[in-house]
Amino acid sequence: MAQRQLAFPQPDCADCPIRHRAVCARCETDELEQLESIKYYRNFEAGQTIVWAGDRMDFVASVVHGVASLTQTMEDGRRQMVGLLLPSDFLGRPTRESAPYDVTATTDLQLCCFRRGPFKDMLKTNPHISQRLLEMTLDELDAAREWMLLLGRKTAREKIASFLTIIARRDAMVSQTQATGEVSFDLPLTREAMADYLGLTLETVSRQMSSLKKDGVIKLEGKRHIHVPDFEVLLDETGDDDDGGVLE
Amino acid sequence: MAQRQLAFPQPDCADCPIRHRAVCARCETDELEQLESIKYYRNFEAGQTIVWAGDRMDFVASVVHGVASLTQTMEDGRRQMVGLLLPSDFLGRPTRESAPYDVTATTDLQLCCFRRGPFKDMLKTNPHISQRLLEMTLDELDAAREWMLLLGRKTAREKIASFLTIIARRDAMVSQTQATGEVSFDLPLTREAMADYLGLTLETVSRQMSSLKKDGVIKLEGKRHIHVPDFEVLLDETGDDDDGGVLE
DNA sequence: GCCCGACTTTGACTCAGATCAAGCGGGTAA
DNA sequence: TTACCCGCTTGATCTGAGTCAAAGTCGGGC
Repeated sequence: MAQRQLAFPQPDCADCPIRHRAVCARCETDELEQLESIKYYRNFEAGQTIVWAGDRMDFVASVVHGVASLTQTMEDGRRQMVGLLLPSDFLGRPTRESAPYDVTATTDLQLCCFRRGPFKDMLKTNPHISQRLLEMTLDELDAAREWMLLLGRKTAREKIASFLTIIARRDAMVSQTQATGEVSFDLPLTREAMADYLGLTLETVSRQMSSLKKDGVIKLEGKRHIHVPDFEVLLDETGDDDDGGVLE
Repeated sequence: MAQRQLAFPQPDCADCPIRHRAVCARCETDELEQLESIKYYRNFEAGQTIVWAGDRMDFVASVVHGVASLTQTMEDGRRQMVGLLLPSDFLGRPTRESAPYDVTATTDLQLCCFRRGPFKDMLKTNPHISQRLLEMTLDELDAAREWMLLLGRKTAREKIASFLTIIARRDAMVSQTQATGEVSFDLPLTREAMADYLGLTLETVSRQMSSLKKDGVIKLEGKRHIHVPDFEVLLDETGDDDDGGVLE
């Protein structure tokens, strides 16, 4: 793969795009300065592996731009994605020496890294960081449990529809809108990575995408750009409660 | 169901069986006294529902005795267990008003409950509690990710074998031993609850149990008591790395 | 402008686990 | 003692998703 120059600038915390959602969201100016002294940026190209399961990992990080995934692999090659990290998500465990999963950049990616030791020390003394990290970890646990329902009980079609709504919603969140009515977005994953996410084969992913297209639930523009004429129709295909469990 | 009297005593923190593993594990004597003032015990019989998804939940709790489960249900009745709480595990989210899952006692159960508001306040001021809670939440996230691999990629036989090793290991941990060689333990779940845990039907659970029995991997004594002549043989059936991912 | 390789789609066939349907065993209520 | 219920087992059949195989598409490099 040719070495491209990645275009991500290295922002100051003050104008960082994830300033108000990342692990540092609740930090005051002086706390940011402290963080700034142990932080550094790393860029990765789509497809690059960031760490292999079992490798030493002496940093933790926030995703600034792009998408990273956590994947488990069995001895015979079966793979299951167990984490999908979008901008502002946190990577790594302050008290752990080595990575338990493969971490891969699924798109071009920028991480804001903190050296693990100093970060761990800050956690002890800085409640703004430790409380925020707890909150984010609990959110991730909730997401993992939704994901378990998907893996254990949903049909292939429901899995695909659910995945599309997840991406659409996270996309909407970034642009400060609500996913309703007409929606379009880019898929950050190949069909194979979608299969790893959903516990399917890539052929089944492809077939179900075609089926949703045939039924007019989605339109494909290229392989990666999705247009949804009516988001509510897509929601009906997920098998979830109509409202996404928010009200009622 | 006849109202039985549950036999759990109400321990002082000082001689609580989960004193050194629960959310309060790192508290000092004076901090325990503070916790003691907002804590109360509740007992449940096997099968009782503790809260329904969507219900207001104004306490958080530690499991002292017994087993509780978190379950998600789809509109058409498909069910997936998303949490299995054994002694010392933590239940509830300090900042959340209502339960997102059904919580059920799968065996007779004792909870050590804390009123949510006061507990949340203690979290803010007491780093021993908040750090311990973070650590426990991260452990639970790891467990959820193992579970995702199981749900997404393992065969029915591997799922059963994996479940048995999980129970055997947690049992061994309580009795301060290692699960190796000859092992026996009780299943805390019905076949139906196992099916909900594993993303299978109860018929498939039953068939695979029979199959493992026929192959000499396990012996059944009654429906609930499992005897494993050689734990390593059971491990080979899980599809995981031989060593459980601990060393090597 | 064409070629190459990575990614994707589609088809034919198979099979693991679901579904539908009996029947068993042991605890308990009458 | 009998009847019943609940949790469980087993059998027969069906089907959704996996597997194996082939062909299509698109974007970047030369």
